[in-house]
Amino acid sequence: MNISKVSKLTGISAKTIRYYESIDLMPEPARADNGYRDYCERDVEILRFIQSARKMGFPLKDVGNLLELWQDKNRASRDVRELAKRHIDEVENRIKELEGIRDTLKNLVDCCHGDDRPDCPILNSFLKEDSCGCAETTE
Amino acid sequence: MNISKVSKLTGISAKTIRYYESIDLMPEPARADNGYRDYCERDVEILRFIQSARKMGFPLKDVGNLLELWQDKNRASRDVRELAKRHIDEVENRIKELEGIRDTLKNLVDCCHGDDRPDCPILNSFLKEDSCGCAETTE
DNA sequence: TATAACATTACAGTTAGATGGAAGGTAAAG
DNA sequence: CTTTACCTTCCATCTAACTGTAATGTTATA
Repeated sequence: MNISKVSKLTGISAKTIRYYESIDLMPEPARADNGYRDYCERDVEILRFIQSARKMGFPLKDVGNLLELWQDKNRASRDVRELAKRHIDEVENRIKELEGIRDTLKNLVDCCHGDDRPDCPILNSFLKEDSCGCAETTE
Repeated sequence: MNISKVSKLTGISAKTIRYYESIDLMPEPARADNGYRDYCERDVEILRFIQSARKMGFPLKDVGNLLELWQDKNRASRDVRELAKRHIDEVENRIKELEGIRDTLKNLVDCCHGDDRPDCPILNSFLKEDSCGCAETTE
């Protein structure tokens, strides 16, 4: 199976597949007589694994750890669970941050008259320490 | 006011303040006789503005637009409002993505026995299209 | 047989937002 | 007067995860 086939199967670009190999995330695949990379089912499986982990927001560094754990037959699932739990914590912290930003911005947008007048509460708020131009934050 | 003073006032590093100037986000400040940057209150205000916008998650490109709008006395607040609303949409999309990831990971962690046994539902799930190792997704 | 569509490597560039460090000038404290 | 702590510019480096490009070789199609 050459690289474009694998690329189509997984949706990962050939460039990126070679990149994963170059950073030792992917094992080196077999080579055909012409020197072309010759992937097997297992390789595709590994790429799908990487893809899933990436979709879950794991950075490549963590994906590497997960791959090692996956390929280590004696791995403790506890390790994977801990890695996942740490990642959940990070995701939740990020969600909270973004929710705070969203709420503040919504307040600001609600307070902004949104017409042709030059005075804008959103911009005014940026001059204040608390970054909110409204008299009260209602939520 | 020299750069370290401004840095202390705003919490933005001198390096970063110079960087903002280098990318034309900050106007060039006055210079003292010795060639040192000599900031005025207005400059500090601009830096605080940048800082607030950054804290709200606006990328520097957008911060530049907001600064222009702020300094344009004839600006329409509508423009700012639209910029903020677009940003809210982006933030909300990102929150939804992260919530999806969090929910899937939580399901996986709940299904993972988390002991020393090598079989791990989290890793197994990465081999599947839908990235969830549980029989049912309950939420 | 020409030509397009693949493959290879190696190296450079991208984005965003800074940060580090060298080489040198200035200022304030002891 | 020396040492330390500033300041300046300029250029390089960092993170993360790719992407682009050039030069070159191979394979499939018209």
